[in-house]
Amino acid sequence: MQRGAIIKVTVADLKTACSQCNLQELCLPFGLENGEIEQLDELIGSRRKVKRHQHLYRAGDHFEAIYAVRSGSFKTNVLFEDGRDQVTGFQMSGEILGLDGISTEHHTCDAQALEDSEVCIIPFDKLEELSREVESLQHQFHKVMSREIVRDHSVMMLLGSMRAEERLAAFLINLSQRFTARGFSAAEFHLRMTRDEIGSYLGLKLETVSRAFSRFQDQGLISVQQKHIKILNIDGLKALLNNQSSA
Amino acid sequence: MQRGAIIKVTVADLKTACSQCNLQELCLPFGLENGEIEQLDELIGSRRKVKRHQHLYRAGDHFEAIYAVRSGSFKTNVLFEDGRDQVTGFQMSGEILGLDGISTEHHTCDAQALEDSEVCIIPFDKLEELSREVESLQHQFHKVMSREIVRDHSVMMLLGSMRAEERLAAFLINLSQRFTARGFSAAEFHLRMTRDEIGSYLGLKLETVSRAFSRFQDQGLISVQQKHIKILNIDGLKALLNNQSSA
DNA sequence: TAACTGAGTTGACGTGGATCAACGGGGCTT
DNA sequence: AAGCCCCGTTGATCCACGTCAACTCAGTTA
Repeated sequence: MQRGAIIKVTVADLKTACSQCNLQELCLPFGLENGEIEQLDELIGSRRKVKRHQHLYRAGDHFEAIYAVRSGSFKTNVLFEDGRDQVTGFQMSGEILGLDGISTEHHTCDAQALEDSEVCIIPFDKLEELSREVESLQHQFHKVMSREIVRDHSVMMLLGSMRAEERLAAFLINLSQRFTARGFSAAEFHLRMTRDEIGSYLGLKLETVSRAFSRFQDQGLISVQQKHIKILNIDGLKALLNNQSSA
Repeated sequence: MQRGAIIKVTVADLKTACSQCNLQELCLPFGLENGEIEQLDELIGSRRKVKRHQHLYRAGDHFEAIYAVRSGSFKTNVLFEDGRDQVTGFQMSGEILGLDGISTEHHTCDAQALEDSEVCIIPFDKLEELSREVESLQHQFHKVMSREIVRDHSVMMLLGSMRAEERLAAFLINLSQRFTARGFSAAEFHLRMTRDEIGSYLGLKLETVSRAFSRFQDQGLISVQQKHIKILNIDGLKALLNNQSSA
């Protein structure tokens, strides 16, 4: 026992464990007490590296685990019979992937790495087991799922009611906020996704995305150089959201 | 104790209880065993009637419970600062409302009855408590949340990648399937929502919805008379979904 | 029964974003 | 260092859907 414990706790393990992870407050352990987080350490058996453009899972794969992004970033997209697809989200560190698979025990979308990335594997049966014991974990998990639903609703609003430039402005503001929460600059960042992927997410064609970027640049709101974005006037971007042209 | 139990079980209560409800297999009790369903009976304290156009809850309301639609139907919509809004879903009997409120402990959308309706009130703290004890309830609740996420993704696909007639066809097919699951006709039904509400949900203007209905009627796919819909050629509608005009 | 009201339909016209096409530039690979 | 390929930008044109407006119809009220 004792010996096993010693062997188990290597330097690599320490870095893996939730209790040692600097993403705690963005991720599943949020709100848990120290002892509880250590229980979580035990259920997160392993990590997995996913190279750029590789899939973490695909639609149809059997569902066994959810994943927490440890480093890098992902996109998820749903596929349609005739070949069309739709990006449903971009996930960055601390965010949870795979919740779509719970309902049918099969994943319903593809998850693909936008850059070399790493995820923590959270076996779902063990998560359910532990969350029956640890009330705060149960509650936090429910909040994570609910947050995903709320996020989806705001994407529906975006796709159903906003014009192209509003959508892009909302997208940039959202990215900026998420980078800030991770300790990166709110004003300057590197897009991990292509114009085509942004377009798919926002329900626009890539040319429209490109034109909107250029327009924002002309207006002095941002500066764009390929994937490098600098936000020059965040209030100007936010103002775009509240002024609909109609009515 | 015994006396209390007798008082509690009135005829009205029996009708309220999950164990006596004919929506079991569409609702939260799905997959539970008899004894477990009786435990669920105890946590569902009461029902609530909601008249047509009344709100079950509004954005900003404190979150305390989720709701199962017992009869009637609802719409949910998110509001935007400038007055725009977006219908995010239509819920019918057996479906669960209010999951959006878990994440922030406040509801993030309005839920409004489309007709005189009734819901079962499921206090959320009690649900979490019981689902720590009853594994199958825990699992079924997670499936319900996951199903909502999957549903939202398919709405994103619809809003982001489909043309107007595809959207409406998908909407009609979806309604038809849900009516079928409830024992109603798959081919003939009454819309509870206005053209404007359908349009908001599908990201279209009401005139576009109306024109698409008329077009479908001209093509012999359906017959429309105000809110009364008869599906004449379901395969024709389905075919509309797979043939995108481009490529 | 008449007038009113809100929902739905239809036509004429305008426009935002899609489509088609050409070109440029950065980062691989060899 | 050269060449290639993918990605992004920009212009010209098109069209699906939005906008505006007139009218009809069903249900409701006086």
